[in-house]
Amino acid sequence: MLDSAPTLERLRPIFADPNIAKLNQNIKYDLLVLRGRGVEVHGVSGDPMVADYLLHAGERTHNLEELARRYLNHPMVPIEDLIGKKSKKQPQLRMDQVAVDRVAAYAGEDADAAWRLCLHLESRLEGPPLRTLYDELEIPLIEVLAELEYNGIRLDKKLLKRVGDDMGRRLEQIEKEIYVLAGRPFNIGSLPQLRKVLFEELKLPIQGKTGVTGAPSTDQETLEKLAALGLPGSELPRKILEQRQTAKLKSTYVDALPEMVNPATRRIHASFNQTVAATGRLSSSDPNLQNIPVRSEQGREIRQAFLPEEGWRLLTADYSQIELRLLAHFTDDEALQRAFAEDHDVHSLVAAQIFGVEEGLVTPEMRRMAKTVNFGVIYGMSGHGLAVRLGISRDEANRFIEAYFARYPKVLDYQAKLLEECMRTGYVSTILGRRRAIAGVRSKSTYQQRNQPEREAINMEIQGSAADLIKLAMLHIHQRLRRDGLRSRMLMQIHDELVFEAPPGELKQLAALVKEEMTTPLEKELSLRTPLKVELAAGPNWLDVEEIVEGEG
DNA sequence: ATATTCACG
DNA sequence: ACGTACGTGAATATC
Repeated sequence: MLDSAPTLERLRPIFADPNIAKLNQNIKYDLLVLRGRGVEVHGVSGDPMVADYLLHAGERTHNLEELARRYLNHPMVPIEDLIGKKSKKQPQLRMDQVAVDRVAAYAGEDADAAWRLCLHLESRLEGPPLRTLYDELEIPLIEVLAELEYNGIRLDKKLLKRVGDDMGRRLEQIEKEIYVLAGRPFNIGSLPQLRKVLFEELKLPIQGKTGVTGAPSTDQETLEKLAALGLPGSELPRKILEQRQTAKLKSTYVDALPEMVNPATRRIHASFNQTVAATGRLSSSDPNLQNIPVRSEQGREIRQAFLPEEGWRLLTADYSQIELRLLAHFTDDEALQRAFAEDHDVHSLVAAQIFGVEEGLVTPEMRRMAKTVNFGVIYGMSGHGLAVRLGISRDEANRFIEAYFARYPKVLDYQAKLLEECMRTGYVSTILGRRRAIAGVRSKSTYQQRNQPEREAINMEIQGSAADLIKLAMLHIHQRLRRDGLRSRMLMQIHDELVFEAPPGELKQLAALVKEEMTTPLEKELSLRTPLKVELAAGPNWLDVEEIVEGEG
C-alpha cells in the first residue's frame, strides 16, 4: 500500500510534477498527509467537494457518500464497516489494522467515486463564472489552506495554565456567592435549574422566551435586563453573567487550546474549511481560530498566548471596513465612495447625515448609533431589529432607517434590484460570480417586513464578495512569498484579517508585500469603485501588536 | 440528537 | 400574534 516507503519514493516525482493532474475528494487532506511525510504535491486539478460547494453552497454537507448517492446513485460502503463506529471521542481502528483486501476494495471505491464525481460536477460548472472561480480561485486555494493548517501556530501553554488557575479560583468564589444569593446550591450550567431559581424561587419577571421550546430566556441580554431592575434578587443575574463569561472562556479556550497542541510540532494545527459557509467564507474548526476572544478584557488575555516561532514576529493585516467599502462599490453611492476615497470616518459621516448635524458636532453616542445602522444595512435590517440593538422604540428606529434611505437612496435601489434579480434567477452572485441559491424572496417587500430569505439575499453579495477578495489576496500572497523566496509564513485567516509570522529582519518586506497584494491588484482586477485599505500591526504575540505606520522605522 | 448560550467577523 | 439583523463553531446539559 501507499504506506510503504519505497512506494512513496517511487511516487514522489509524480506528486511533485505540476503537469500531472491530481484530484480527490477533500484533497487538502491528502496534501497534508503527504506533506507530513515530506512529499510535496503540485498539480492539484480538482476536488468534487469543492465543485459541489460552488454549485450548491449552503447544502448541509458535500461529503463523498452524499455526492455519490446524489449524482451517481451509488450507495458507498460506509467506512464504519471497516473501522468501527463513527465517533469523535472513541478511538477508531486504523487502516493498517484492517485486512489489505478489504482496505483495497474500500479505497478503490473511494477513488473511483471521486474521479467520476469530479468529471460530472466539473462539467456542470459550465465555463465562467463558476468554472473560472473553481480553476483560478478555489482549487489553487486548497494548497494555501493546506499550508496554513500545516504551519499551525505556537501557543504559550504556561501562560494559559496561569490564566486557567486564576479563573478556576475566581469561579469557585463566584459560585459560592451565587449559592448564597440563590439561597441554595444548584447547577448553574443547567438551564432548567437556573430558570427555576430565577423565575420561580426568586420570582424575577420573565423577559423573553427562547425560539424553539418557548422556555424563559436566560441569555446575556435577559440577565442584563434583570440586573438593571434593582429588585430584590437582582444581584444574582449580575453574578451569573460573570460566572458565565469566565466559565465560557475557561472551557472553550483556556482549557481546550493546550490540549490541541501537537506534541511533534508543538503548535496548534486547526482546520480551515472551504465548503461550509453558504456565503463563500472560510470556517475554522478543531480548534476554531476565527473566534478567539478579543472584545472583553478577560478574553484578550487569551490572545497573548498565540505566539510566533521563537525569535520571530507576528504580523496582522486587517481590511478596514471592507463590507462598507463593497456597499459603496455596489450601490455606486457617491457620498460613500468619496468618504472612502478621502479616508474619512464613514460612521461619523452617516451619523451627521441621519441626525442632520455638521460632522464636527457628531457625538460618540451618535456615531455609535450610526455604526449600528451601517451594520444593519449590510444585514438587511428591519425596524424591529434595529430598535432592539439600539434600545429605542420601533418608531424611532424606523425614523432612523427612513433618514438613512432618504440620504442614501441608492442603497435602497440597490437592495430592491438585488432582491428582484434573486427572485428572477433564484440566486445571488458575488463580485466574482459565486452563487448562493435563495428561495422565498418576494416581490417588492419593504424593509419593515423583510423575511429571512430576503435578509440572507441582501447580506450575501457583500459578505460573499468580501470573502472572494480575501481569498484572492491569500492566493496572490502565497505566490509572492514563494517567488520572492521569503521564509515568512501565513498562519490564519479571520474573515477580514490575515496573520503571518516573520523571521528576524523580514518583517518590513513581508508587511509591504502583504499590504500591496491585499489592495492595489484587487482594486484594478475587479475595477473597484472604492479603494481598499489595510491596517498592519506587528508584535511578539497576537494581543500586543502595534500598528505599522508606513515610512516609519 | 437537540436546544441554548456565547465566542468571533 | 409572533419572531426579527448576516455568517460561523464549541461547550454544556438534557432528552
